Amino acid sequence: MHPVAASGKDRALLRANAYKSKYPSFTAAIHPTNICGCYLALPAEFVKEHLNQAHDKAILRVSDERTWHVNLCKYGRAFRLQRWMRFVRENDLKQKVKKEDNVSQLRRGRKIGMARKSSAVRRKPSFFKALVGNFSNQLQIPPAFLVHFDGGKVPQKSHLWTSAGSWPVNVKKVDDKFFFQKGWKKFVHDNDLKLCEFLVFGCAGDLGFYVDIYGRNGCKREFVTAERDRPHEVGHGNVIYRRSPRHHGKQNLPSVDPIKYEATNTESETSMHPLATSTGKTVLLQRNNSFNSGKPFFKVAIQNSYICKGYMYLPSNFVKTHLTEQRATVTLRVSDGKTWPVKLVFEGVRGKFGGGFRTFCRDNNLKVGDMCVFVLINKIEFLFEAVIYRKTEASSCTSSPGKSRRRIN
DNA sequence: GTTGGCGGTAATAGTACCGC
DNA sequence: GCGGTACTATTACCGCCAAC
Repeated sequence: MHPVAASGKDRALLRANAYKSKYPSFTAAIHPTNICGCYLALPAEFVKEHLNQAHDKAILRVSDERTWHVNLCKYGRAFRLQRWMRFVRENDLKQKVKKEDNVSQLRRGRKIGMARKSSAVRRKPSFFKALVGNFSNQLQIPPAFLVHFDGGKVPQKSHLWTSAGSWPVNVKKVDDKFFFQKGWKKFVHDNDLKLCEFLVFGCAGDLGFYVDIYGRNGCKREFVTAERDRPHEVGHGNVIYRRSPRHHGKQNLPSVDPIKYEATNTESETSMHPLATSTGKTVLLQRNNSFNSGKPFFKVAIQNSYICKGYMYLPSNFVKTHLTEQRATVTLRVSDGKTWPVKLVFEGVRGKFGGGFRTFCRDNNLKVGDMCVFVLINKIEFLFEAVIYRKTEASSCTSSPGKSRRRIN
């Protein structure tokens, strides 16, 4: 996608229309609404012809290979590309729009610039590789897979895609065998690939390969990019908070260091936790004010502002000690297993539950005065077990919360 | 120093309207 | 009737300030 620096709309349109791609494409003249309204209307014709309506996510890629995750939504009869303000800002579309219309080329995704996530396995053809031996320097492409390259011609430069981003990689021929070489090492490093893990490579045409990573525990790894506009991507199982490699140095994001991946069995770990199964026990523990789960926790009395404003401050000691990672999404889980993704927002040294907390309060019918215990079950996944004590139910078994400083840590 | 409250702003989601 | 644009309500985020 190339921002066009022509002197007027017509010239820009002319140049955009002259753009030839072997992939489906459309031309969009950026309108102020696209900036003010924060979305881009997609031509219905293009949507009808090329976009499966099941698609709700897309990736925009520009010529220097930076990528942006956006949403595809349908409103009434119109289709929109949403959550694209980061793309607008970082490609400086706003200023140019004010002076003269811009034209961007949007190229359709599944095969090129936009790619649905989490569907690598469905893409054919594909192959798998188990990480054994000396895999960290290079990885061989199965010879039988080479027939899937156009005319048997293997591209020398390719890309490896995960839901966390993409990595350029060179394909080198050695003794009639083809290997991922230059760039592979970085892919291994950035994704913290370990011996005996398992990769599924799905062919994505000229884009390269979509890669699904399966840990030693047999579960697929999910990635969570710690960005402001990706609120609903915390999964369960193997989750890594990671910034896309394409974001390095490009985006004005808070520093987020990759968390080392550990193949833990989350389910067994959490299911053994007393809070997960024994509400009565926790009530008793709380009554004695000697709550000791063996895992970090804090207690809080729900206040009006938590429900109205949709955020809740966390005890600073808890944040300092246990939440060293900045700006992440946490998962709040209640005893029946239901979960809510909630933004963990940092304001200087303190942190608070932000986006999604209102929903959590609403769904759990939290009222002012209700007590909640948040137990940090899994530091890797930022998974909290939330145990709720209703004000009405708990009056006999919990001490009445004071007006101030109601957290007991 | 910590915490909660509040106001301002940006972004998102949804609907209404207009022109072809 | 359809597609695109304009408008609006809601939500999320940020930062300041006062109370404790």
